[in-house]
Amino acid sequence: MNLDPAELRVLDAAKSCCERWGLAKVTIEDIAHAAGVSRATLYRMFPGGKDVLFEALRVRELEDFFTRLSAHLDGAGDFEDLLVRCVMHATHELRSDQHLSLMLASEPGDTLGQLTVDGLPRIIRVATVFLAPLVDGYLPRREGARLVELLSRLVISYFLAPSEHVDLGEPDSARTFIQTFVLPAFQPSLTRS
Amino acid sequence: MNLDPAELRVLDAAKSCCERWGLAKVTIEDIAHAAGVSRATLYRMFPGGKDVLFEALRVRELEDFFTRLSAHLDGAGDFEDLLVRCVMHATHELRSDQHLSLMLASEPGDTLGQLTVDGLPRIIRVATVFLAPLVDGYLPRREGARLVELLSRLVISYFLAPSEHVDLGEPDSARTFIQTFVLPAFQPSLTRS
DNA sequence: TGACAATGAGACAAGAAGTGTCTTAGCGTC
DNA sequence: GACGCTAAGACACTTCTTGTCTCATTGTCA
Repeated sequence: MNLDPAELRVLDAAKSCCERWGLAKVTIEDIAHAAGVSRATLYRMFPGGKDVLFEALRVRELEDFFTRLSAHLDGAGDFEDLLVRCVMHATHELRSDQHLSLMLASEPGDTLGQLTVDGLPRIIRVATVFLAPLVDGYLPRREGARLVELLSRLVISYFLAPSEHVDLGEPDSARTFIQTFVLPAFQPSLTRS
Repeated sequence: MNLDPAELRVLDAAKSCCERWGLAKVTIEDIAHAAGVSRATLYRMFPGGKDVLFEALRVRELEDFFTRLSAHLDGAGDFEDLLVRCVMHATHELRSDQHLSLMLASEPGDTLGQLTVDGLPRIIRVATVFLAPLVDGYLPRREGARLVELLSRLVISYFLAPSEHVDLGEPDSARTFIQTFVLPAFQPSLTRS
């Protein structure tokens, strides 16, 4: 996707500047300086400036997230196991994401928007692209998309506001949850167990 | 000195804003908001704005520093012991100062200026005010001032650029250093050991 | 060597943000 | 009810930031 190493440097710089000062305080100049490129070059790479740059950063972060997640799902045995691993590792990723927690602390409004209102459709879209192949063997394409969307919403919700009854980071709790609230809805559509 | 609790709140807010964003990124508005006062009140407390406020913050930090340092020097036995404790605890304070290390990382230029060029005379002045009483019993006032100045310069220099040969944070090293390079210069003026 | 693309440096205008001062209205205290 | 203190916000002013430009420099190919 992004082959240019200079572009990767700029995205890394944007990320670290963001962690250091928060989205609101970072300037294009800060990022250009941190990346060791001139402001002109940065505008050449990301025509449109700050918005486009941070949009690209969010896309990359999201794809990295699901790349790591997919890697964790490779050895899943059956459908249930796949879903349990999925929500567990997604939850763990979210909880251990340094960048995310910094952003949530310094710019709660914008960050929450990216996880719930504005950004959620894209999250679901990317999640579908990455996870659909994995559920393809078990569900028809359309049902798979519905499932991925449901899981995305649930994982994010339980991450943002932990529950007393459910901990999607715990194997037993995650399994019970999947068995109780998720599988029954998709049982009729299952093409194999 | 600063009796008004609101002023202390503002200084604390300025400090924490500074740690979070760095001196360059902080606005008066940030500080006022963090302190829970209006911008108008802040200007009333510190007429002159940002410069005066941060000047006041530096003065307070400096006085706190030497207040803590003085507390560590109370039980000193003799003159040599006093000086050894002094450089040791000053070195420890500097090394463990979270705020200082953040400032050194984010604004090396300004921070170094405050420790060396612009700020050093004040540091020496405050150091003299706080430490002169402690060396008064051993040296004439004028010699005491010379000593405090010398020690201030040395502690800061060894803090900023650690030496291979001397570690003023280590008891033995500090003692040897004091015995070798400091005491001889003031031996002739000693009014008692 | 001479085109070529990519870059850094910096000028520039437009807009946004921050600053410092001021007025006004609200609050509790005496 | 006068007093002092404050939050809120209007204000003109300055500084910073942005996005676009041009131009000189660099390294790469032919």
